[in-house]
Amino acid sequence: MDVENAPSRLRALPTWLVAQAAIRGQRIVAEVLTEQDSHRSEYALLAGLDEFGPQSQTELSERSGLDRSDIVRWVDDLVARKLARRSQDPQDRRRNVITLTALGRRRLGTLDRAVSTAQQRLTRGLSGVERQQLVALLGRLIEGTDHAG
Amino acid sequence: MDVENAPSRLRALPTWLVAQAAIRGQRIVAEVLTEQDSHRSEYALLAGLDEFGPQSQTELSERSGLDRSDIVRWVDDLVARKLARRSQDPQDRRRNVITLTALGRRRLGTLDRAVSTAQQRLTRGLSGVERQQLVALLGRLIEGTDHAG
DNA sequence: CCTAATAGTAGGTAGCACCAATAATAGCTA
DNA sequence: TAGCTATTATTGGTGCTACCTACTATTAGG
Repeated sequence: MDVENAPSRLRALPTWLVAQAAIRGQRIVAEVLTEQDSHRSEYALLAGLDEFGPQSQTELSERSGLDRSDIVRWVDDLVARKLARRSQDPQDRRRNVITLTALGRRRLGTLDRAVSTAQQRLTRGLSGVERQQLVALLGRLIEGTDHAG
Repeated sequence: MDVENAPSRLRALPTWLVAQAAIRGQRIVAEVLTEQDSHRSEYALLAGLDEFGPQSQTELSERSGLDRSDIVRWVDDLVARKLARRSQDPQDRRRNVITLTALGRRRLGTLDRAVSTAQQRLTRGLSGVERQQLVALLGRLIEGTDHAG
């Protein structure tokens, strides 16, 4: 679809623009990560584990924006690939503590580069400054809708 | 999810931000349009018909960003609600010409107001100027990824 | 006239966000 | 300490959306 042909009503809507941008972003990210035999949910989990250290699946969920029930299945995958370990918390035996492995950390580096090229492709119509502006604006927009939608 | 808790890697990614913003936007729009017993695809089609006049389903598809096969079903719905008419083009009997009815035009006005409140809710963390900036930046971003994603 | 392209349509598929129910465990409080 | 409530992980879903394929009818072009 060519945006120029879209009804001006839609082109003026933040909700529509952001939806269209998301479609393109998801497609591009899926492309580059599939080449690495990976997935954006895995990248999000690895990033969370790297930044915040070993943590429970619920914490992982709150930080990644993924549902708890989906986290279970993605962690299954990470463990199967030996990118993370899952062990029971002895202090609270309900909790699993997920820990990034050395392999997982190396993997994250590889995915960082892939994800970075995806950002370039999505934002190639923008200058560096504009891209920063966009990131700032979207960050504030999301914060403003965190609670009570 | 609280964005502040998200890994900084993700918070810096246009693709991630735009995906999160889209989730919130879709949710808000769905809410206000469901109250009107409508749907964003219907709004998009009505908007396209209003701005560009009677046209084929393929044209409608190119302008709304919806798939041809989905258009069929949404037009079915519009026709059932008497918001649009579907008639065969006598010049090219393969084509259907979709025409907005008076009822459809009135309906569009109602939905305009609902959709507008949704925009306010999504962007309430931004000033008016910032919202304009965001719209401009997203418009350019989408244009830049129209072809060859 | 034959072939290729196009419009509409039917019937899917895969991925994603999200939900409900359950079992195990922890913590609170009467 | 017994009983109630909350929390964690997990299973098995659901509905929505974007997208795809195959088919028919029709048109346009060589």
